[in-house]
Amino acid sequence: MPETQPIRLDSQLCFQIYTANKKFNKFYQDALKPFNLTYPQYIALLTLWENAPMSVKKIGKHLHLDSGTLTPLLKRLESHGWITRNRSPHDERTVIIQLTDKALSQRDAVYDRVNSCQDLLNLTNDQIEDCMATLTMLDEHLDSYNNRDTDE
Amino acid sequence: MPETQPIRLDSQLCFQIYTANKKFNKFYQDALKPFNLTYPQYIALLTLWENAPMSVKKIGKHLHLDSGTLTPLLKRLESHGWITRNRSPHDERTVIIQLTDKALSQRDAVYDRVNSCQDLLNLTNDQIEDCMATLTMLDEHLDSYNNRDTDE
DNA sequence: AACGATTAAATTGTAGTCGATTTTCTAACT
DNA sequence: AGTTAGAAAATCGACTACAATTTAATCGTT
Repeated sequence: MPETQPIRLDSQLCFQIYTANKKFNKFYQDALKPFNLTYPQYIALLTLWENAPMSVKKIGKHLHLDSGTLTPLLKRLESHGWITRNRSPHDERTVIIQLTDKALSQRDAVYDRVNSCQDLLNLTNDQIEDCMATLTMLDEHLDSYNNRDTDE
Repeated sequence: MPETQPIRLDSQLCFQIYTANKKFNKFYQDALKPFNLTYPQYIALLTLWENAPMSVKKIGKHLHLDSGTLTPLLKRLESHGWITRNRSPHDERTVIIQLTDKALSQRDAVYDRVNSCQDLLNLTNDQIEDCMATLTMLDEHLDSYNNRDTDE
């Protein structure tokens, strides 16, 4: 009879990532307190600073989020004056997100704040790159198991 | 004048972890579908299979979760017949969580299911251990920045 | 032009997560 | 004993996240 292997929580990669994710969340929540941004709001802005204007759909592809998450999140960013939301004149189904003057003018301040906080983490570039590499590999393994995310 | 570094989302470790966490969540959600368990519910059971009976406080220390998260989660586990919740006779403030017969009898089936799904991920032990090691280091760096989690 | 299929957002419902507060109980001290 | 300080859960509010459905617009085909 094969013995069922007990599963120790602390030895599980998933739990390590689950924990790291929560800690990163808190880290950014604190770092971004001056701007009153949550981590998901921050990464939405990051994408927009690179690619705006963008449709909700396109933001979702970058962040792997669906409209159920993005619609309320973007409404919050809009109500705080970071973005505008408007239906495309060419295709009334899509909503085009644009950055406001506030978002454009505060961009560098946010970048500076995040960069300086990251410095305090005292991670070497090598450490970060090692971690990124293994996680990229892990992501691919998970993708091939998960229902194949029809991302582009 | 120093140029502000633009921040590319895909090069951010936090985003990699944020993404991996969501994918792991889906992975376990699917794997545990036969048992109708979410990932957080599963890790709560993992801890209990190791240490039950436990107080809510103690579970929270293991999982880094507070009562605001655990109380409703444990109520769900209770309503699905996995656990019981009772005030300690010695100290009426603490709630003692015990495993039901169902939880004890299904333990090995859950272990087997998770183990066999993990095999499909095709990760070598070396890869997993490398990843764990870098994440452990990362966790420590985040802890020393974050408000020092008064864990035990 | 008209019907059916597809697509983009929005909506709804369930579950997690945390900060902050509240409630209840215990412990400690005068 | 009585007051206060502290601890453990529960509660409340705000924000994510996702599955599933709905709504509205567009596209394709006849």
